[in-house]
Amino acid sequence: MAKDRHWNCGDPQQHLVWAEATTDALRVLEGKWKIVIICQLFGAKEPLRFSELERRVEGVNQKMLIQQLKELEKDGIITRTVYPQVPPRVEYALTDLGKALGPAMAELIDWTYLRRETLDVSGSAKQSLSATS
Amino acid sequence: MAKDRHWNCGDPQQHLVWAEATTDALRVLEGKWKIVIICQLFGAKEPLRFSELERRVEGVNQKMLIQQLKELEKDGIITRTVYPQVPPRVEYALTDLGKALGPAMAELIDWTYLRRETLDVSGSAKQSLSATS
DNA sequence: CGGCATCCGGGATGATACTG
DNA sequence: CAGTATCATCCCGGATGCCG
Repeated sequence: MAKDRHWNCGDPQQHLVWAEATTDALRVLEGKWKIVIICQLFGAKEPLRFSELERRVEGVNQKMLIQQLKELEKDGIITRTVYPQVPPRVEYALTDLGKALGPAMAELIDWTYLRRETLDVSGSAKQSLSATS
Repeated sequence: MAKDRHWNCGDPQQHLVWAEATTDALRVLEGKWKIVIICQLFGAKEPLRFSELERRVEGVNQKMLIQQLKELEKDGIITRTVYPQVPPRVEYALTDLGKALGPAMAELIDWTYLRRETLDVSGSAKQSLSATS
């Protein structure tokens, strides 16, 4: 994989080059809720309605959700589909470019679990993760 | 790997559970420059001085860099080492928890390359990546 | 009723000058 | 070199209203 082509080359100049490229591309994910939104869409494995997203992205408000969704759509990460009916129904789904973020999101989620395990050695919060049913 | 344990379980309730955990942990990475900073520290494979970071994290200003570094330090992602000498020398390095973000950062960087390839089919910007020397 | 826009206050961010 | 201080600006969040 290309995974190890970046920082395994000794050329420090190369680092600065992809640094710029990375900074530029990461700007697409800039915004308080975007990564969480993408994680949710990826986890759902199917398009989500606006109201679903609003419920799953904990703590977000309508305005911010709309704004971040718009930017994600503009940047080609998600698609927005309107079904002309009453009550209105709008679904959001990942594009191919968005789906390509899957491995990164998976690794991020793995890290969040590792972090949990690191933090509570007492295992207090970890139990709420296994006790789902 | 644990990579596929998250969204491959059909239980939608489980999704909401790790959603909350993820949201919580991702809050540590919240902040306009943190992911870029971590990417830089990871790419450098060695501690970086403040001025180095300032140069590599393109577009950041001193105040923001200091602030985000402080928060990253408080959250156990990086360490801050002061060498008592003149001129002052402060180095920032990833902790174990910070290094554990490596795979995720690598995937993110891979994605930034994929995104580039997707965007400029004409290959205009891609050339600046190979022409480093 | 669900999705979206507008107005306004507060906190995060940015630009610049200054200090040890 | 590595920060701090100050002030301007922008993003975020809540409330409210519109529209199918």
